[in-house]
Amino acid sequence: MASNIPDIVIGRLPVYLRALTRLMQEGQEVTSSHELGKRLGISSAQIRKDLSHFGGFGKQGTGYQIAYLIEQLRQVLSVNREWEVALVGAGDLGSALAHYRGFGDRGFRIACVFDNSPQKVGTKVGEYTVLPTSDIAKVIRERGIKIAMIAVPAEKAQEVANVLIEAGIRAILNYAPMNLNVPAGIRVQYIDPVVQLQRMTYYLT
Amino acid sequence: MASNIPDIVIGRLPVYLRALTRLMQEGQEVTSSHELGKRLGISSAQIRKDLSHFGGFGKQGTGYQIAYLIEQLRQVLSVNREWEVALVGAGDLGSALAHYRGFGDRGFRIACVFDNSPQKVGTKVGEYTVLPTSDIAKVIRERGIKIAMIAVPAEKAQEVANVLIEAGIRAILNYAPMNLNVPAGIRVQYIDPVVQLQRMTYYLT
DNA sequence: TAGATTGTTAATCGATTAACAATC
DNA sequence: TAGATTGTTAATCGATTAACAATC
Repeated sequence: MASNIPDIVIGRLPVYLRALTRLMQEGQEVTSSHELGKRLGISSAQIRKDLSHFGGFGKQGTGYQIAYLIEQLRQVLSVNREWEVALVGAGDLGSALAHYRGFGDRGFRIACVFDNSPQKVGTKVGEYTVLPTSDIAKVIRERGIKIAMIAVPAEKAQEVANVLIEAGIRAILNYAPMNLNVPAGIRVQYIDPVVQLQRMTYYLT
Repeated sequence: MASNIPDIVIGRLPVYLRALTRLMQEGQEVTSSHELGKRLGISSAQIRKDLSHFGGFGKQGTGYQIAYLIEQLRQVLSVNREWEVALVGAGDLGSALAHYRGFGDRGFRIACVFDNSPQKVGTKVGEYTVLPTSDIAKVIRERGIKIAMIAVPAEKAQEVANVLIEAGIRAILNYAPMNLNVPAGIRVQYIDPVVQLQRMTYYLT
């Protein structure tokens, strides 16, 4: 059931969800496209348009019931469940990710941590015992894991991605500072702080 | 000299730069918009169009001299120099950032690390002695730092941003999972792994 | 020369915004 | 009722792509 909703719209939904969750934490129960837009620096028309792709979640004259809208967005994004995530790389960054408490209440749980260093395999990183990278295929297949995060050096990232995809991974969050080549149908997102910094320095002169 | 070059173009330049640097590391000296596009999953026309905003960097029939194009892009993005970056937050993530070796050769250097925890202030994180957050304004002003990374809990992020901006920071890379309210003219980029993961789960069903 | 690839123009495609009837 | 805000349509705006002359 291929949908024809623009990816750029999908990309904004998690941001809406995050802002709505924050509003709820602040004790608010109802909001409007105008208020949300002001918070996010987005036009209210865009927010209404984006949401309207998935249904009418608001009421004229009133706005949006925050709890209800959160529920609906979680459903649209399929994060009204818990996804197991495989983490490859237990260096500084991988370790920080393994300790991060912010995944749980937003739909994700790190299920296993891999590293290829003999010094690290078998040790504990947070609550996880580090597994050897040679176990990647087996573990991911057995547990049916579909999402992975790559936190290894750039030179190893493509190789790791290949193994992950072969094992059934369908979405990758890549922290290594390089582009991955993946088959059609595999989703990849990138996190590279330097890319984001360089995007800002252009304006600083 | 306000330029009218679309921000979306600026956003792609660091990605081009990263791929070109990789190509150079692989020993290649010349590339084409077609080759680069194939690597990045972008059309060759888009790459040529993007680059043409800043000048003619290639040669018909030949393509682009990689070393030269890298040099030009670094100049366009103002990363042909070293920017000092202030890091606020010395938890797991802040610590991983402080240890990260990947900033130096791409135009950035962490100059100072702040945290508000008395347990951390005065200790070493990597090569940095953690400074109290009460010193933020003073240090940033004295050293003329223009860029900061925020790696504190969401509840503290806005407050930290306010202090940073007041002290003269003009670009913020925010790792806290929340939107910041900043005055016009201040650039903000966000890194929230959960937002990126949620963007992919939409397609996994 | 023949083949390749750029830089650029014009056409196409898609996303954002403005506006407003519907209605709470 | 009067005021507010949605969902949606049509208009505008901007970005991407196709195509090709120029030229290495």
